[in-house]
Formats: sequence, structure tokens, C-alpha cells
Amino acid sequence: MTATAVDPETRLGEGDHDALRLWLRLFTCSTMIEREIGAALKREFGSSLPRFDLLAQLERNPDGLRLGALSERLLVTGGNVTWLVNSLEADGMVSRRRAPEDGRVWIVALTPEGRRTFASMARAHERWIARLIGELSPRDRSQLHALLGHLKSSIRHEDAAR
Amino acid sequence: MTATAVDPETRLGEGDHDALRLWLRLFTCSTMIEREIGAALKREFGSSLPRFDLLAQLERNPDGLRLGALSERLLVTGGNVTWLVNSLEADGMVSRRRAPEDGRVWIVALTPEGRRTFASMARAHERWIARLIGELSPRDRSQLHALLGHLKSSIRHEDAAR
DNA sequence: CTGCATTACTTGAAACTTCAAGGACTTGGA
DNA sequence: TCCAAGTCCTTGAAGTTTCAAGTAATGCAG
Repeated sequence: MTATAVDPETRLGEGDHDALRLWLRLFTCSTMIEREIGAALKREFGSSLPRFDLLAQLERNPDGLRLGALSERLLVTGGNVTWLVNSLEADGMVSRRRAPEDGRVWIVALTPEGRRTFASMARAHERWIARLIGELSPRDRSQLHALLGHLKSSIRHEDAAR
Repeated sequence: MTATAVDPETRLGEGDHDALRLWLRLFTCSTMIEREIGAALKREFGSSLPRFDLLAQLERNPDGLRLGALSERLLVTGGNVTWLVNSLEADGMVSRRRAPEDGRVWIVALTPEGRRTFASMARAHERWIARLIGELSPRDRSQLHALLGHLKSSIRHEDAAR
């Protein structure tokens, strides 16, 4: 198990630029939470964060999604989505059907069991996160949320400008 | 390649708690940057973010670090560190030596070539990040940095209280 | 000292991910 | 109609990461 006695945000030195320090801190926070949630998801549900994310997408889209749409939203490659969906399908969490209008595409949707399982995971997930973020004041939370919104749109624009 | 036309932060629905939405946004931002930087690092240097992070640790610690310390700081398992170090050693970036005071531990340090390579990667890294974060005002940046500091300490405390 | 619990690292298998190439289907223009 | 190009997904190989079990060295209780 990875101990946490040392602050992992020691990836670069003092003299570095603000932008870099900001990114490092962001990365550290994200990784720390990912590891906690991932471990909890595995411990309590035998699942994982990528699987949870995929189910969450489908929960939001009751009519199902095509694999390509999942790939976009989850920020992973198409091959990975195929693999994840196969695995979730084998577990009875999701089902595939052909799109009537286009013979190339598959539509994936939650099964009733998938919906039940996801609901239970989502409740637990929410508890875990609330605990991890617990010390942040509501004001800090909403500020952070807003600022990350700015950051996201900055990244998005830069992305498109490539 | 993963397209970006759709906002990936569509992982859960409207009714969810603030904490969850905050986490999702954080995760999305972090993943987007990770993918950009990882792709650039691979394209320009044939390297990767985990390798870069490991080198960065060593740059900050000229006397070298034990594998366990790297595992703590990088937030990855010991097995992974062994693997990364083997790979970087094969590339001539780092070198191992036994700790004189304890026959179980290895000390890893940058080679001169590793130091040179890292310096070049760090400069590029900084440019890329500056570009991605470019639209954020200095004020937003420093606020974000501070708030992420709060978040980090919240996670850390909760972690210890486990 | 001796033995046992602990610590540091490694290893092999399995989980997960990307990448590049390939197959099926659709679309649009000749 | 037919073909060429493009889109959607799958596949196989290679890369990366975790996990659990294993090896070697340490240190402490007896």
C-alpha cells in the first residue's frame, strides 16, 4: 500500500513557474482522490473508477449511447471502450443493440441490474467524496467549482486551437 | 484519437451533490491536461508522464531516493516503481546503488544524461502548461492554487483518519 | 545469540489502456 | 450503379499498473 506520510506534491522545485505549480497541485489532488475512490470501489463493489464512469454516463442517457460517444465523454480510446463494455456486458450491467439507422454503430444501455448496482455505487461514492472534501467550506467549494470551470474552458479552447 | 466536441463532464446528473460535481470537474480537468501533456511528452521525447514525474523527483533530490520514497511521492505501487526504474535505467537516465547502511534498500539517482534530458523536458512541459492554462488570469490562478491547497489538506487529514 | 515479526524490494499474473491495423457499413460523386 | 473515401467498431500486440505472493535483510524480544 502506498503510504501518505510524505506530501506527494514535491514533484518540482521552488523556482518553477506558477502555472506548473498549479498543475502539479491539481494533479496531486486528483490522483489522491482517484486512488481513494478506486480502492473503495474495488473493496466494496469489486468494481473500478472507469467502470463506474461508464455506468454513470449510461445512467444519464437512458436511451443508451454509441461506443464513440462513450469514448469522447470518458476521454479514453475506442479500443478501451470496447473492452470495458465487453466486461460490463459479461457482468450483466449493460446491453448492446444495433442502431436501426446505421449498421455500423452499437448502442449500449444499462440493464435493470446495472441501474440498481449503479444506484448503490453512486450513493457510496457520494459519501466517500463528501468525507474527502469534508473540510472545505461551502464557500470554498463553490469557488473551486467555478475556477475549475474557467480552467476547463481554457483547456478546451486551447485544445481546439491545436 | 479521442475527439473533444462533447464536454466530458457529463458523468452524472443535475440532482447530485455539490461535492460530487466538484470532484467530477476536478477529475475532468486533470484528465484533460494529463492527456495533452502525456501525448506531447510522447511525441517530442518518446517519454511519458509517470517517467517525467519520477525524473522530477530525482531532480529535486540530488542525493537520490529509495524506491519506497518514490512510491510514496508518486502515489503508485512499489511494483510499478521497480518497473519504471528498470526502464529508465535501461535508457541510461537513472542509476541504482545499494544503501550502505541498509542492505535492503536501493538508492536511485539521475545520471548526467538523465539530468540533461529532464531539463529539456521540463522546459517544454512548462511551455505546454502555460499554453493550456493561458486563459486563466493571474488572480484566478493564485486563487485556484490556494483552494486546491485547502482541498489537498482536507484529503490528507481524512486519509490519515482512516 | 536465536528466532520471529517487520521492512524493502522484486516477481508473475491479471487488469487495464493505448496504438495501429483491419473489417463492416455508409455516403457521396462519377 | 459503382467505387472511393470516410466512419464506427473490433482486434491483437505491446505498454503500463496493480495486486498478492515471494525473497532477502533488519532488528528486537527473549
